[in-house]
Amino acid sequence: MIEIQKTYSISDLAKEFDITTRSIRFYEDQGLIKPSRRGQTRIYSPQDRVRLKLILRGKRLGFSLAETRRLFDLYDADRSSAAQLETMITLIDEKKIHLQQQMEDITVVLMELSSVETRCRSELKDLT
Amino acid sequence: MIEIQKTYSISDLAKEFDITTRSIRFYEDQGLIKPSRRGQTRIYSPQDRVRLKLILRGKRLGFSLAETRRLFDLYDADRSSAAQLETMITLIDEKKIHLQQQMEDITVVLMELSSVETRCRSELKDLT
DNA sequence: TAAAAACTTTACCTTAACGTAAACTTCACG
DNA sequence: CGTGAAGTTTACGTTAAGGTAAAGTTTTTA
Repeated sequence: MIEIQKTYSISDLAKEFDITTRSIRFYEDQGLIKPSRRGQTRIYSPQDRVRLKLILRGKRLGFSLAETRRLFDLYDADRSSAAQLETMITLIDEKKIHLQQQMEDITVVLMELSSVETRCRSELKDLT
Repeated sequence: MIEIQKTYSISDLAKEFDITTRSIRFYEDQGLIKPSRRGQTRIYSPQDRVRLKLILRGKRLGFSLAETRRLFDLYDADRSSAAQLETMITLIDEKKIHLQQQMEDITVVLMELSSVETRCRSELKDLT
């Protein structure tokens, strides 16, 4: 059985994720994606596409590209030495703490926004 | 009964929140805080302090200063016209949707990190 | 096969959010 | 009373994350 790997052009991905090709090339520049080439032309694999998705998710969470790269490197890392593994666990814990803080912040802000919204709606009703 | 309002110097706040005085002055420049003055010297009220706290929370959530300012303006806004109130509700809803998306992202990433961490710990155990 | 469409590199430009330095004023205190 | 700490303004520098433009190649497609 022959496996056929779907591929994407740079503008396929740009369209799909609604970003510019410039951004995609920039992410490559920063070492976040490494598409293969046919001649000079970049060819993106499904794996590359997943990476891109992860980059964008990271951005939504306020990660810098450098941080996201850090996480990718962690993920790809050499998992043979105990030292490496321990560094990795430490970094993961740091990230987790940060994200939990963010969750709390979001919860609070969401409640506050809802409360302001409720007041707005009631004032709006009183205005009629 | 006489109310005594506690005040803070710029470096009080800088120390408390572990930021530079430069940042605090910059936030003022961008219209996010408006401390009073004694001569040239800035005097911060408890309300100013709260604002600063909110700015920093916004930053943790990935808000730009401009966005945070937007939210402050919303909050302080003239609440007399129906149009104003409707704009406000719309903006609040947008923010809420954005934050909910962020919550989902965080939940997913936290689970993924935990899973990687578990694998790390088990590999670490096998190494001994 | 000619022209349009998509791709490439190189290089300079832009914005946000401060950092840093200079030059000056104003207090607190030993 | 001078001196050091903390405050001020002004202004230029820096970094991240792209935008934009030029100039060239390759690939489609009418």
